[in-house]
Amino acid sequence: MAHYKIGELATMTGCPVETIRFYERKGLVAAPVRSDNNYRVYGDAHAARLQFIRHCRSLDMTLEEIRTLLQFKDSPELDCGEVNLLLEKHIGHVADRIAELTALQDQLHALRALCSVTNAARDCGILHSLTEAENGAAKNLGTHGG
Amino acid sequence: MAHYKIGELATMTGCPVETIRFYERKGLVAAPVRSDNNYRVYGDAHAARLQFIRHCRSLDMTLEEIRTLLQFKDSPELDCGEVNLLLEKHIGHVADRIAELTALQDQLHALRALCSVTNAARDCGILHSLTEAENGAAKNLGTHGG
DNA sequence: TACGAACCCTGTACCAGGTACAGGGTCAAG
DNA sequence: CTTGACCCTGTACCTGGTACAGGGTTCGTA
Repeated sequence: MAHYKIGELATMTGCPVETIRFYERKGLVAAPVRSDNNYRVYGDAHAARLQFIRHCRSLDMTLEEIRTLLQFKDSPELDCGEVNLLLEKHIGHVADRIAELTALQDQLHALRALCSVTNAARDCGILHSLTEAENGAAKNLGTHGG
Repeated sequence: MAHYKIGELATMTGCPVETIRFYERKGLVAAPVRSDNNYRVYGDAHAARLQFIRHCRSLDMTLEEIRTLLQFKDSPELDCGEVNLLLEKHIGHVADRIAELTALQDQLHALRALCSVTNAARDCGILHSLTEAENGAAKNLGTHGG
């Protein structure tokens, strides 16, 4: 049976050693057995689980979301409906964030247009707009409450 | 001359009291004078500066970026070229993040398509894909190194 | 056998950008 | 004269790690 030290697991999965220990502290990865010298000893199951976590992270899921998914992996008889729900929610989060950032991008482009030449800071349209935000000069940049 | 207590400033600017004190600790807002009872006393200049910071934050700038912008506001004789540069960079960050999230969104949509019905978790296409990521089942979901 | 490099261990502090207390002091109204 | 709303400081907590310090162990090699 394959057994790896933490550094080997790190190389295999592309996940830093400290991060593996971090996941263990967080309870995402079970504490592995220890060898005589107190080194952590991992098997292929650990490698697979870590890959799973890293893949989920690469999809920007939170550790809480991943924890939920892992519960389903650990209980294959459960109904996976909640998995779909979780994914839906996560897709929603991402879509929301994209919408936010796109609106932001528009505002930043508008802001940039205000000072394309080099001035003294006192005359910089960008700084003025950021300063006068609520008073009219940059109303067209969007209202964010206030 | 107008003078406000921290709670009044918070109400005026929509910025929580704790956050105002936090900005003071971080050196973004100068420590205001204190009244006899040791309460912070703010004027309109503080309100304006705080608005500026909040507006920049609403544009997702980091406190470091904002610190730089504030230096230009504090030195109106400086050349504002760096302001433009900073804004360009920030626009770049936002564009990068949008691109990342959009790629992510594609992957999540592909993932969702794998399990639209309710199964036992053992048969869930989503969990399988997340598990087999590196081994072929979800190669089309994108490679992220490994 | 000894030495150094490379690995492993635990524990802790640090990063952004706040938030949330605990444990006090102050002030105005009823 | 008490109640409640506000203010103060200081510290811990959040996410998702990263980066040490200060040890122990193992491996290669001379």
